[in-house]
Amino acid sequence: MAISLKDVARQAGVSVKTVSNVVNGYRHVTPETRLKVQRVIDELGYRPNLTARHLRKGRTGMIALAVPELHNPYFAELADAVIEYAAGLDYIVLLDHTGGRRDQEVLFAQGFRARVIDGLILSPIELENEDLLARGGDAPLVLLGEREYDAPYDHVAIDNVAAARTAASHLVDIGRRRIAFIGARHGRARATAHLRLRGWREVMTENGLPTGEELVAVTDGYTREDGAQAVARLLDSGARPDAVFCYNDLIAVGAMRTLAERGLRVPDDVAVIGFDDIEESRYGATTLTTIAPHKRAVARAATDALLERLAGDREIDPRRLQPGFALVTRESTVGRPS
Amino acid sequence: MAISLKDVARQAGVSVKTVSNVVNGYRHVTPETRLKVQRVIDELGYRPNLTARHLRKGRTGMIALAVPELHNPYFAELADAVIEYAAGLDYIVLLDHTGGRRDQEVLFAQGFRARVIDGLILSPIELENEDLLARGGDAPLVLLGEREYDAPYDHVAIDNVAAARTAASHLVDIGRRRIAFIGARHGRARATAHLRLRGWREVMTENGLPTGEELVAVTDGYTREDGAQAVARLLDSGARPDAVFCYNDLIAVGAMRTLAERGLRVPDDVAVIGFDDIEESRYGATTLTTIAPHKRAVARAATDALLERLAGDREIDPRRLQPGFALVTRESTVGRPS
DNA sequence: CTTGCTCTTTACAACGTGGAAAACCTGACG
DNA sequence: CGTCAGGTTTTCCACGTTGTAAAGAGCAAG
Repeated sequence: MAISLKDVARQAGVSVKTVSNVVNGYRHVTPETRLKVQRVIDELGYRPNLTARHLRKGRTGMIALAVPELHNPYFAELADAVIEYAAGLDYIVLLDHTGGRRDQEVLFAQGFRARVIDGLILSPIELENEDLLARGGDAPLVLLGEREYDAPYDHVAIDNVAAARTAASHLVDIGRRRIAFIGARHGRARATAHLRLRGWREVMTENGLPTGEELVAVTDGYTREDGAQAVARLLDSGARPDAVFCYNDLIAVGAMRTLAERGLRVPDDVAVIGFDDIEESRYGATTLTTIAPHKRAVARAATDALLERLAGDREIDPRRLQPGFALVTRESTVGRPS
Repeated sequence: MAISLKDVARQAGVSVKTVSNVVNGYRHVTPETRLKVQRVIDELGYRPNLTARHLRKGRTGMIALAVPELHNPYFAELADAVIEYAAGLDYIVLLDHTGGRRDQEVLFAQGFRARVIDGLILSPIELENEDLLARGGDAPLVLLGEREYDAPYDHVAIDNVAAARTAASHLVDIGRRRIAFIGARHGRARATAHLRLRGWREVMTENGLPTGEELVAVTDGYTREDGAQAVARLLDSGARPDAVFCYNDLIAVGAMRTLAERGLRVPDDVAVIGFDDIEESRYGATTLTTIAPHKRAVARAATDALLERLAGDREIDPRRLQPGFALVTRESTVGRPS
């Protein structure tokens, strides 16, 4: 089978521990011994058994990241960033997806999906506060985006209300008055959708603009299809928005699709704004104005927070980390420069 | 620290092995003993240490999957499918990305990126045949899509020439004559881009249509931006295609973006076809006609092949697996039904 | 009351590694 | 020439688990 320290030791005529010392760069090894052992290592192609090392050390060097859906580009791009950043810190990232289902999120948070890991980063959708309080797992957990909780865990998310205010203000600034809101419904008052809705409502109210029910379309999920259907319902119900504020870019893409089918021009007839700044938003017949969370900063904050817990600071108070965001204006609100 | 078998054994007044037997559902345990032990397990919240189990068994129950880019939706969707399918077989998938860089691909194939795994699935871009022949790793490897190799590894990919022929034929069928090809350049004759180019050329020639250099635009990569630039170059050079055959959907999306900027209508002036059937292709102002590889079948074939090797059939001849594909016609070639 | 059988439980060893501490070597010094 | 200090190498053990083999318990048959 695989070559172990024992095989190298026998071949080199030294003890197992000496080989281990060479492998780990222990100082007190004579150059001759080191050379001799190293030669055998190369010759046999020895590679340390990480499983054994992990068992011995009690650490695996792996962290798990769970997002709702990998095929949501925002999460794919975010996962990319986490993997990249963690790799620089010699951590391997085990990527998982929960489908946004509560049972899967609980399983993940408990450490039942990926079990050979030192810590967890979870981007929850349906997870409840009580799930967190009842959490049995032993590995540190960091929460990402979406919901807000009272449980004692570090939480990384942009300031959703402020970001939504920025987006809504932009629409007002370009002269829109009847601004619809399209977003995922979650009963809980502290879901992200609700935070963004609040930002929208605040700005609308401050500007004396309508926020009636007829301007709000809820969706089941966060997909292009959800966005397409929501706008269709909105238009069918007789609402005549001159702008739509979308919960995220995917919904915005779907919304623009329906607008195109209905013969409405973007942004001339209806301006559209999204959230996430996924790559897709920079292409398409009409590029999409959006709120761009600094994904690298999110990835860094979450990973750093987790690794700090791992380093032993488990007792410090849970923190609330807010990476920055930026408004990126594109054609869907300001039109194409001619 | 964490609860181990030893703790449970002490508390329950039985041997460590008996607890192990209960945990593993060993048959010959009296109901009373089982109950007693199970109670202590629940009470203490014991959970098996998988690292130790892995060390003992020599298997980790994890496989690694490396794709070029996670934020390429095709790969994200494919990864989704692999994770899903493998989970059903009680395997955890460790997801990684290589950036399409040869050094990273080699590192991955050698098992140096993810090292606590039983097997590997790699979707290579730049990897060379010699890299595979010189491969030192011990874990079984399955190759996915893209390139073709002579090395003794299972390989899963659709029939790219046939698929490309299907796509090109479709363009011919709808009456297009000057069909451009936009695709990533790879010097090697057996790169996927070359296979698709061949399919295009065959169909063109068979129909007496031009295949001159002026109709072929090479790109550095596979992104929307690459597609956008390629079409710009094509148009600037004076070519007047009435259709473009794109290496993949991302390139097609970029291509359509440039066409829109130039005031060309799709499909009226220029028809567009892609490859991959990413979700994005079903939205956008103009939906995209594409070749849809059966992603679930790809995921299944690759995972099954790998697990068969793991099960011991390491000596059987390397196989060439070809999941199916389908032409999905949408607006970018046949227009919008009125 | 022994023998032999089955069912249940146990002791032991090992997977590959690294920490702790003991053992070994060499050379300097009294 | 013995002692000690220093670096170097080794021995021993434990991490938590499970396979192997063997011991123990119970019971029916002789």
